[in-house]
Amino acid sequence: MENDNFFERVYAIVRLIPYGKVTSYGAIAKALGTARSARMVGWAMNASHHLEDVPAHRVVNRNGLLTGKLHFDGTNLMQQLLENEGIVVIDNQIKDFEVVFWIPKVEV
DNA sequence: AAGGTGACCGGCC
DNA sequence: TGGCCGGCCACCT
Repeated sequence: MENDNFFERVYAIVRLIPYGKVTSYGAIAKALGTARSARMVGWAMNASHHLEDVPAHRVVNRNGLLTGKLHFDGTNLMQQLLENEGIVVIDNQIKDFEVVFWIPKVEV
């Protein structure tokens, strides 16, 4: 169950997200080679909810909006986690998203 | 086995 | 300017 190839693939990328940085589902999807399946990334996140090594709060949509925030325990838990890392979040949206945006490096 | 779903993305109206 | 639609791929019932 937790050894699924695809999911593990996503987890690996998300776990690589450095502190104080965020990324988008599409970026991860591209890193996986499945750019068109950004939804799968979100799905993997849903399954990764039981994992502690997967900072899903660092993953937002391409808008820099905390779309998945509703999936966290608290109402604004995701935002607090991001702010805790020095990321400024205004109205569920990351400020200077492009600045804190981290692109997953994948060797081709 | 088939159908439905989804924490998205991009385009079109 | 904002909302709606389709596509896409893997997981779940």
